[in-house]
Amino acid sequence: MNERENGGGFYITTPIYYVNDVPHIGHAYTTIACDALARWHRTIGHVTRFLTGTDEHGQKIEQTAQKRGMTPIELCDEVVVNIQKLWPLLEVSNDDFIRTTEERHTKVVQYFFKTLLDKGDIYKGNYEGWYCLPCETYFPDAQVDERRLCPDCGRPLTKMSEESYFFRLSNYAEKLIAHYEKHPDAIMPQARYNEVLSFIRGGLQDLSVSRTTLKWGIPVPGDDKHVIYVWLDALVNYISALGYPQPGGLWETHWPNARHMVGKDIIRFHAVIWPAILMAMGLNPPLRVFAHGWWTVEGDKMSKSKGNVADPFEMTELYGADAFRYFLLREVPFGNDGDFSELGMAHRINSDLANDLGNLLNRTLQMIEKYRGGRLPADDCLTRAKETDRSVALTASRTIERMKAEMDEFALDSALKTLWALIAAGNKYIDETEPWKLGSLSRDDLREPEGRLDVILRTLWEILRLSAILLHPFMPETAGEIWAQLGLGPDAFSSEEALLSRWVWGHCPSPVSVKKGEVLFPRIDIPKWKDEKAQRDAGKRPAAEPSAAVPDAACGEKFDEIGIADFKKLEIRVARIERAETVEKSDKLYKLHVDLGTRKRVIVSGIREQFSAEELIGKRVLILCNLKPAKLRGVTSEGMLLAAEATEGGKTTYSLATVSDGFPLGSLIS
RNA sequence: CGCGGGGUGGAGCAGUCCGGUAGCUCGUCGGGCUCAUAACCCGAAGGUCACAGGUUCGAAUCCUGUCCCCGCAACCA
Repeated sequence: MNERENGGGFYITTPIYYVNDVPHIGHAYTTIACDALARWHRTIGHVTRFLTGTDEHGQKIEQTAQKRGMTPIELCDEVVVNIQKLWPLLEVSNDDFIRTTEERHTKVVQYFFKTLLDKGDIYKGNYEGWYCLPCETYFPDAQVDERRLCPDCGRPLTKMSEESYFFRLSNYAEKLIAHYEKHPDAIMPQARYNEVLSFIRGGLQDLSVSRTTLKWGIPVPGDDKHVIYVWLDALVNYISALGYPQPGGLWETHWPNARHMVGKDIIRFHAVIWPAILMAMGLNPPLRVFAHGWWTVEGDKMSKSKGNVADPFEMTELYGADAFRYFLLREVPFGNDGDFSELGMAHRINSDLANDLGNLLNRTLQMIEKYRGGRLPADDCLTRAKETDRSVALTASRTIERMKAEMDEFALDSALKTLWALIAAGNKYIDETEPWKLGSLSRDDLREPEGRLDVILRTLWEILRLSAILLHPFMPETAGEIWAQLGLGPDAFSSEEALLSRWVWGHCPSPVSVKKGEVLFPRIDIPKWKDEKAQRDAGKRPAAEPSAAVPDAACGEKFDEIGIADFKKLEIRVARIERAETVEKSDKLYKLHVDLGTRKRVIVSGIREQFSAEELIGKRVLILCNLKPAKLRGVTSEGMLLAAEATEGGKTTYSLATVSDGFPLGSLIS
């Protein structure tokens, strides 16, 4: 434990999600992980606060809003719901939800800015870079080669300089290094710590924190030409949501306990820039920044264009929030990358949730009902516990201690493994003690010495009661259901407060009657499941095509309607491929020599993975001729080869746009 | 020679830093049990630890080289 930790308080944050994104498995993962941690700390009696929210400024929002004919804030108000409605479905117990467009945030960002400006940690300077006018984008020196062409469009760049405010990040390198050397657990996992430290040791440059090209953002106080750039805006949410800098605000008690959960892509912002800003403000850096890994989906990298983004809404509907939460947190060592596969989830539901956990509850309650009329044996029977019974009780208390240690390390997967070892011990205990043999005897039969069956049933019930408490942070609904079936009031779970810290083996208000209910997790019939999944997938594909504009609109990729005049601008002609050469040092490029009848041209095309040279030669294909020439891997391409592109099961295939053999070369498409 | 990760029983992984009986989960097979969701418990089979050299009494682990896979970057006019 860290000495800066303040009385066991626990403040955890997710990143604020970009409001324009459609929520995917990655958002769900980060948030569920934080939720499990928050619930855990409430359960062990810590003063806990859990924050999530949305990042709502920036160019993308501005552009999308413009396209859709709305103001940026109207767009934000509309799409923030996509994210906000997911959290209740996933049983996320955040205490607050902050939007960077809220006044309680914007005024704090301005306060930060002004304070740092007054202190001299922010100064006005010039931001230099290579600018592409048509693309309206800056490129740093590193991305521009000696030809000085735009990496995006290939047109010439101009050196431009824009007035900008800068944060003196360079002043904080030494302080950051000193801080991290003193607190090696402030960045986790270890590999990220090393990465960040070597990055800082490489030297830090001052950071541009304002833009004049952007309108949709928080204005720089006293200089309306400038808008505060993303990082100084977004990062501040973690403390603006706590009412900083109002005296007596939540920040006074919670800020010293701040932990940030982030994806590995934004570790630098959280472990370098943010702590430096905080230091400049005279505030302490976060206690810990934890970078978790990425998910692939069915073995493929997730991407919108591949259409393989696992949809948390769909997963929750199909399998329930708890099973989805369990799979995400259990499947992969927390901090590592992992693969999300629906079949893998189905297997885990069967083996861990149905066979181990659900079945333990079911068989235990069945025996209490059958042999004791549903009445829980009173706790005094445990005084007659024998070695086997005590040994299980010992396993239980060790489970608590181990899980505490693992949760301190954010090792969520290990904590679940540890809990499942207790569940396995429960199943084994039944087989070893063979309570059904005792159950077939009458209550006062001499062959049932000293109410042996009572001890066993009560011990099992205790294992399950403890398991419910320990499971609750991960699977809140299931834990509540177990609690209820054990005959305990559902109310005990509505307040998580200190449930574990008050827990005592064998201590419970008697008498209790168990209420065996529905099976927690019915087994999934895998062969049947496969059929159903195939049908689901088949159902998705045709539906996806006509409505493609709907999700696309959300990604800002909706096609604009054009007039026939615009189409007439395209010079698409029939050409025959004469030769296909590979382009050096490229994986995908062909240099194609094509014959347009009256003239010949060279076209570069990235289709080498799909077509062999033999397949291409002689084909009559469609070429967009009046496309501005561009250099690819040093070869000038004078047009574009047209082909249909489809992505299915993560694989992209192409079909050339061809015309029938012998059709006149050079013919115009209209 | 762009950067990085990895190749361990059928599958997915741990172990590699700090050499010393190769471990876990799932699957398979056999047995037990019948309180239970064909669940649970026990046991077994199955690995030249990518390959080749080297260091060592001893190498999955250290060194050298080779092959293969996967990310990223580059690139899809």
